[in-house]
Amino acid sequence: MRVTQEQMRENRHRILSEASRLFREKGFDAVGIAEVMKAAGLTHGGFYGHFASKEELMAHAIAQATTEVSGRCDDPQTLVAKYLSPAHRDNVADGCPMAALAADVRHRPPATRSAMSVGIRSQIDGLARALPDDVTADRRREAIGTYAAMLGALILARAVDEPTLSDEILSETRAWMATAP
Amino acid sequence: MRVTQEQMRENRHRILSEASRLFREKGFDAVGIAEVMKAAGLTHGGFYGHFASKEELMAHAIAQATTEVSGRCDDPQTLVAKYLSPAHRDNVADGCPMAALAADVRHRPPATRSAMSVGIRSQIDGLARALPDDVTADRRREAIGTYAAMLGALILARAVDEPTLSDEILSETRAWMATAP
DNA sequence: AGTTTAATATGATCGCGGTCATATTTGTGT
DNA sequence: ACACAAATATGACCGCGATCATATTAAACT
Repeated sequence: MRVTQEQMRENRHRILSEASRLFREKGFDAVGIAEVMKAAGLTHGGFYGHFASKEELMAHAIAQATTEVSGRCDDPQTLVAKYLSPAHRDNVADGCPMAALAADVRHRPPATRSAMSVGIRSQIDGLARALPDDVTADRRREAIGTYAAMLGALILARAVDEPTLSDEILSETRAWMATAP
Repeated sequence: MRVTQEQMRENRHRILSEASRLFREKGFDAVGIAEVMKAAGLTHGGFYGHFASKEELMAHAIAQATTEVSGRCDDPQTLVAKYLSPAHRDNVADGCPMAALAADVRHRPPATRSAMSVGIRSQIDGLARALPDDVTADRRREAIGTYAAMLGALILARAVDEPTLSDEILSETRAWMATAP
């Protein structure tokens, strides 16, 4: 059945939101169109009225997740603390889209990779802008190193089976980053 | 046709080797049993004579890749340089299995996750053992932080589309790690 | 109000990949 | 040598998921 233009925009937005969450949670391959549409309260058939393909959805979902996450601004200190917290580790669906999907985009078509690339660049730029200018001579270097360490630690903490080791990776990386810069 | 027991051991080993390379290169989902067996010079049917399931193959492939990579010993200095080199970034199939697959094991059954967990723990332990004891009070902390930063930077460098940014992530992370500890 | 058209629902198609049944060939032990 | 068993080859089955064709319903416009 037909719906309002307003309704359609809302539907599209809900599709993107749910896709963004599901992709982060389960990975691109494990999530089907039907699952995304059902999560958005629709049926699978209508999907192609909104997007040309699953691949297009992946690209847009990455972009949406990135802007969504970029909105949550903090000073670098607390940003690192939140990023490397058990809460963030355990909440993949609402967490950093790069930690959840960056390793995967290697296997995706150019549009998806490009969306991720844009997101990563903007995250680095944002972090560099947020850093105080007295920490080190090169704020961009500091931003890249900090971001890499955070992302790597989160991925490792999520990959590991043993809770003790997982917690240790988070806390020790946080401590290590506090001493170094 | 039947083959020598020796031949069978070789076949199993080749299946594992090719699986390990292919999984790293393309990811678990994108590689099928048939492709692995063909790469090993066999046909898909014989697979279940060697492994009970694809999942079992994934777990063993991770273990094999980990021991294989652990054999390449260097002092920490050159290890970091090699790890964060464009050569390593561009050679995923023979590179660090954690950088290639750690983010993926979140979606795999326990046996696969466990194999990855064991690998990560051994990598951290090995790195801690290799570190000189005068760098800092806590070698384990140093090892965890260093490993997280390396892994994160490599994943980001591989995810990014723009070669300039990718190179920058590698070199700046290397420089950042040299200043910090 | 009536006609048109757009958004979604229903159902079908098609290919792919994991798994298994059966056949075939050849090493292994007597 | 012979019988047996094991490793692999061939081919089929099965379910799943992306995509598309058609139907249906209600908004949009005159």
